[in-house]
Amino acid sequence: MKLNSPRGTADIYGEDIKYRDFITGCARKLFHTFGYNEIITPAFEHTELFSRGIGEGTDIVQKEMYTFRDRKGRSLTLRPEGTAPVVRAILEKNLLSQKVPLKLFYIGNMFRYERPQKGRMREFWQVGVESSGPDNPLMDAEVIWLLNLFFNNLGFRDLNLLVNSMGCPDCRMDYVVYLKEYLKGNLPGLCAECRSRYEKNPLRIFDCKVPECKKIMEDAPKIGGYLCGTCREHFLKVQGYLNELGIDYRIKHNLVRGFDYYTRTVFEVVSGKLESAQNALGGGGRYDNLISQFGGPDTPAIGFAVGIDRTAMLMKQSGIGYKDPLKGPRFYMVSLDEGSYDYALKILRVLRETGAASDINYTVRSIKTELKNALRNGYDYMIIIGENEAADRTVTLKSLDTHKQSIMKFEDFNDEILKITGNGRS
RNA sequence: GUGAGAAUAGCUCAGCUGGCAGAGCGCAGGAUUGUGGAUCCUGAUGUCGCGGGUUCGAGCCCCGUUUCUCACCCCA
Repeated sequence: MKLNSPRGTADIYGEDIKYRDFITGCARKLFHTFGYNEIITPAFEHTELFSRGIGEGTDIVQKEMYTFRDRKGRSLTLRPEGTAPVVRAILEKNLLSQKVPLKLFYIGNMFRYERPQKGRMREFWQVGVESSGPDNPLMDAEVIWLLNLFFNNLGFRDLNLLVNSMGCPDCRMDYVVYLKEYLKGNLPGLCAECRSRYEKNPLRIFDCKVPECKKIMEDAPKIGGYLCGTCREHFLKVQGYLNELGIDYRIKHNLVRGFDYYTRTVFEVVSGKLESAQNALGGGGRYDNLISQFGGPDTPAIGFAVGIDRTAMLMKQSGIGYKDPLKGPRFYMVSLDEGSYDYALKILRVLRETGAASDINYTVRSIKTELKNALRNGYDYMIIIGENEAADRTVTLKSLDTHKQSIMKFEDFNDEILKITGNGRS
């Protein structure tokens, strides 16, 4: 039997873990300062939650869901996104009765059945926030601010923040009439795909990459010009607050996002540098009708999701490092002969019980080999224990950085380690 | 779901028109017995992704399949 992970999944280990811990650590810390609390929801839900929430006509629901039946015949689906599950939890646990606005964030794996390629896996990780309560444009600005600051804190400097308003269902309906009127005369110039979109969802034609379609869409009416009074005012206020916060953003009139539930403000963070076609690092928007659509109180809400995998990928590509909270001096305990292991173990005990990251050689080899080993594995100190040390109850501590080594009494070793690691009580 | 390319040692890869399975790096041991990444010597390691077919003979040709990579679609 050939063992390999299923298509589109990956094992994450080594340095990748450091990047991810850094990303999720930054998220937890920053989201906390904005007043968000973490929520963990199940990896799978009833299928209906997604088909109704995301929209029956969307690609995700049509062809990208991992749907299966359990032993009682219930249709379940591995979550393809985080918003619908959070909304479900909010309603099920009646969280809105405890606190409004309700600000939650999540970190979790998502699943979409797609052809894998760079920056797009079948299992991928997202961190996201959902804020339900007032439809105050201040909330829109705060959420966009949070997204922006998040990437800033990670160390990114040249990402593009795109913002748009899709309007409420009312003004969008009006707009689509004008858009279709414009497109009617240009139908023959559009690609086959877009001609079918014309009926189903003309807004999506803005996403088409065929040059002819792009050209036609350049002159198409923009939704910004057709927003109703309240939506226009809302969007203007959002922009005003963003300006007030000094946030560098661009209005992209053709920014249209793929889930049916989005209303009004939508936004996206993209990289012009990402060495892949998947350049969207994160995005989100307002969904004022989703909660009521699921039978909850009429509660507007807004949120975003960030792709952890893509973010880590771009960090590596851009040479952005991570901070490792576990970083500290590491010790390599080397016993030069079998007989010294008893004594070496006592020393290892001191190291580990004072909180010093340490390992021991499990195979007796030449000191030269061990030295090479220690250097290659990035240890900071080597502790050498042979017949001499075991007999004299001493410890030879060698700094691999300064090349200096010293011999001390076993009784003094504990204090010496505390001095090096700074782990002593203060 | 559509299209293109790839899969050979732990890693990166070579392998001619079909004729004994290879290199570099890494790994293990050593160069007069306990100390610096060098150098030299020696050594181990393969279901050539998997399954069929053609052939006297297949890593190489043909078919299927799985996985990976890239693009499309869509998205994070």
